Amino acid sequence: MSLFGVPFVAAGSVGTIPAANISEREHLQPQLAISTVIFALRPKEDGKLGLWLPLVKRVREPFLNLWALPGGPLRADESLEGAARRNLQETTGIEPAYLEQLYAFGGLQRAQHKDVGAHRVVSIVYWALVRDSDFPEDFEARHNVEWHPAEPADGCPEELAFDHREIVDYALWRLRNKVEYGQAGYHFLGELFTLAQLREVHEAVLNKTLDKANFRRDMLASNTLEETDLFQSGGRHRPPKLFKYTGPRGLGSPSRSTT
Amino acid sequence: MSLFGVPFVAAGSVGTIPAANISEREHLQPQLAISTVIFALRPKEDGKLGLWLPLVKRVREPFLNLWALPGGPLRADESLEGAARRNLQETTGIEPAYLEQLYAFGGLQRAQHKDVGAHRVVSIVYWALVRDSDFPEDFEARHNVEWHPAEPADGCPEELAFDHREIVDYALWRLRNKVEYGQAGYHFLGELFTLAQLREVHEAVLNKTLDKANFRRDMLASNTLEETDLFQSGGRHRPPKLFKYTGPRGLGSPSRSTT
DNA sequence: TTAATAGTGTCTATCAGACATTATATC
DNA sequence: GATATAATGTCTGATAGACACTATTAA
Repeated sequence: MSLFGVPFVAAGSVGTIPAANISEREHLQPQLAISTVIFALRPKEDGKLGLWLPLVKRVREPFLNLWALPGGPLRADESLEGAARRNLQETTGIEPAYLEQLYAFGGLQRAQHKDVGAHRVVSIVYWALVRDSDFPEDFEARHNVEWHPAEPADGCPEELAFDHREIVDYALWRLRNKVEYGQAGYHFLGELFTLAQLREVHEAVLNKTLDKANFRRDMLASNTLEETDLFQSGGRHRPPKLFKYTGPRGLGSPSRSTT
Repeated sequence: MSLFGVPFVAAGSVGTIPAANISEREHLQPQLAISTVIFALRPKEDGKLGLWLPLVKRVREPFLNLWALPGGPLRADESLEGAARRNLQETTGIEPAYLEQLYAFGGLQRAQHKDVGAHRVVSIVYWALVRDSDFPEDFEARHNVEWHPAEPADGCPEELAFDHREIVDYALWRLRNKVEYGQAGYHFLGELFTLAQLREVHEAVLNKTLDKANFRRDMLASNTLEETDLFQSGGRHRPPKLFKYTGPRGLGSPSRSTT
């Protein structure tokens, strides 16, 4: 129940029900938890970049030993996004540059399991896009936290705890939409990047190859990139120019203070 | 606190905190409420169609006498969408044909008011698109429920209770996006409609005039409409053909069972 | 010089906005 | 026939996919 001295649980099952309340569980308000789908780009088996996510192994019933999204209860003194950030920090050490609300899941069937009674939990799910610099030094050493491909086709376990498979699929759909409309890809990159790097990100997320020349033309026409006078050297070829992203950042969500 | 025999509250303030828990309020999980932004098309002052929403007058502090979104607490035995539907039925009598989750609002500041202490509530907000047939016979006779233009520019009260003004603005933004991409307009119409009627809906939502011929061309090319062999007679002009919507309906949300 | 990738130019099919024209109903 | 709106046709500029071509670096 405790990892690195900090209590955590996977989304869909909060840790403790106050003893005084167990007998009246049916009449209580549902428990409220926050969890996060974290997307990162890493090389797949075939060497190409693909989408991966860190998952947490369940250490208690229900769904013991299955993989789950990192998550935990919302505290009284923190915002929804604040809870997502704190929980990510505690369970995975990640401090994402990009974090946005995905959806609130609260169906009656979602936490049911064959041999454990239903346990009503409403999860407000966030999604994050992270790059290597968002990870702590000791990430790979953490127990019960492991990388998994985002799609079963690439070797992700078919079965995740609770309804987390469906949540990840929905997050993938949202991610692809955002990238297609040019509002998300750069979050996987550092401040400076080449157009080839940005294209590789888009190709990995959309899972298809894009025309080099057309991609360049469209990105430059979008007015969201700014040319720098820096070049990336080191390759055995003409050094590419480095660009910055200058477009809008948080578009598509309500303001910070109310969420 | 009770309207038509059924207890209800406006989103952002649930009715009762169990007595045993008041002293430990700070340590409790935040209260969970559901509320709904209901959009309907009605003639504006200038005669043109515009967006309106039914609001509920606050009958208690905080925000006494201000207008608020209909809403109430989530019960233990109902889904999020189920709670939204029940609450709409109880407060306004409306049974919307279209209902979708909008966003979860849970910032710490959102319920604060000058002379009342903060009262932490997380609201999961739904939005509905309704037409005349979704309304009960007695709608206009209801106390404390009134129509308001969705935009302050059209005469909506500037100040709504809690953070509901911001919520409505976000719902408007989402609605315009959905209509622009052709996935929502038909929810304001009955099963059969003319292209002119569909165009009027789009014009009202987007608040701009659209070219008749281009609109027709684009809608027919979208493969989401089916021509019938029926015509609408009665006008003093050539009778227009009636169409049905046959495109996808619930696109863009996770499946029903988990929400 | 060669390999490798950066970066440019251009052809074409498709699409969106603007607007002219024809069709068919009621009065 | 007058009027009003339905329905069709067409011109034009912008955009997206395909792909050929030139540029510049390191080895």
